[in-house]
Amino acid sequence: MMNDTMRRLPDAELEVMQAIWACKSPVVRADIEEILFQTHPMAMTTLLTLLTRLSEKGFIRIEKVGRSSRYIPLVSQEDYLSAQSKRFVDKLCGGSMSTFATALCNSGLSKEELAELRDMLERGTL
Amino acid sequence: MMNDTMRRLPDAELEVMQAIWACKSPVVRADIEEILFQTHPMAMTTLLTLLTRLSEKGFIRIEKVGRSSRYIPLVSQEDYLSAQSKRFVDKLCGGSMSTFATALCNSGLSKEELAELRDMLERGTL
DNA sequence: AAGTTTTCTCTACATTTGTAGAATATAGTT
DNA sequence: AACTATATTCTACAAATGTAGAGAAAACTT
Repeated sequence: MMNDTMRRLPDAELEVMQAIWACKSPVVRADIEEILFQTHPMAMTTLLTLLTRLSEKGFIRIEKVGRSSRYIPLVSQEDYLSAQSKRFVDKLCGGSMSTFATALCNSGLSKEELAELRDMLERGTL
Repeated sequence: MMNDTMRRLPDAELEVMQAIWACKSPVVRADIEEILFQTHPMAMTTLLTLLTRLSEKGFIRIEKVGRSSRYIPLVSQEDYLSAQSKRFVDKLCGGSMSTFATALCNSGLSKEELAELRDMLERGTL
């Protein structure tokens, strides 16, 4: 699944990508703005810069339709999150499940949330 | 536990920090080099720059003893990993345990590793 | 004490990231 | 066709990051 070659996006680009993922593809700038600006206001040109960078990195494709553009995700949220999860376990926890588990238990997530996670892992691994 | 205010370290600084965590405090440069250079060779001055930056960020304290220095971690690996775990769930998974669980199940971690994680979460949440 | 070695600090520089104004192009209007 | 509104691309710049040479300070040698 090419997890190894998927680079980690910088924070600003990730937020744009998340807004794109939250929409039905193909996405137009207005859709992205609506979601993104609630949490992270920025100049329109800033957003366009970030979109250009995302396309340079292969995360989206930009399709021109007259004066405006459509933005099509080329990397799914699922694939990105899977790759980053692996990265977290490998790079931060040194591949150790017990280190990872300890970190999660002390992360401030509630007992309910951790139990939920555990149950879903159970279902996913059967 | 002040998770929110703990910044994420850039990759190079994190690798140095991990080498420090892997040693008994207080740590000297030679200890760090021995661990770090196996995986990430760099000039000695590069390492020293990274150590200075880590101290500016409050991750370590540098104690001078004549011509050499001792490096004392001020942030434990446990605290750092906990904070980053929380950050991962919140920022990347939008706080959703099911999103997180799905990501883990598709991350390329083996069934055995996932089962191990599940068991340790069980123990940790009891 | 002068020279040599070791260890650190200062300075430097390319790349990446976060941000946005200026310039350009396209479409709608009159 | 000229004017205006709008969306995009170009250019720009500060801050952060990855990397390392040049210079300074401390200790060891003789």
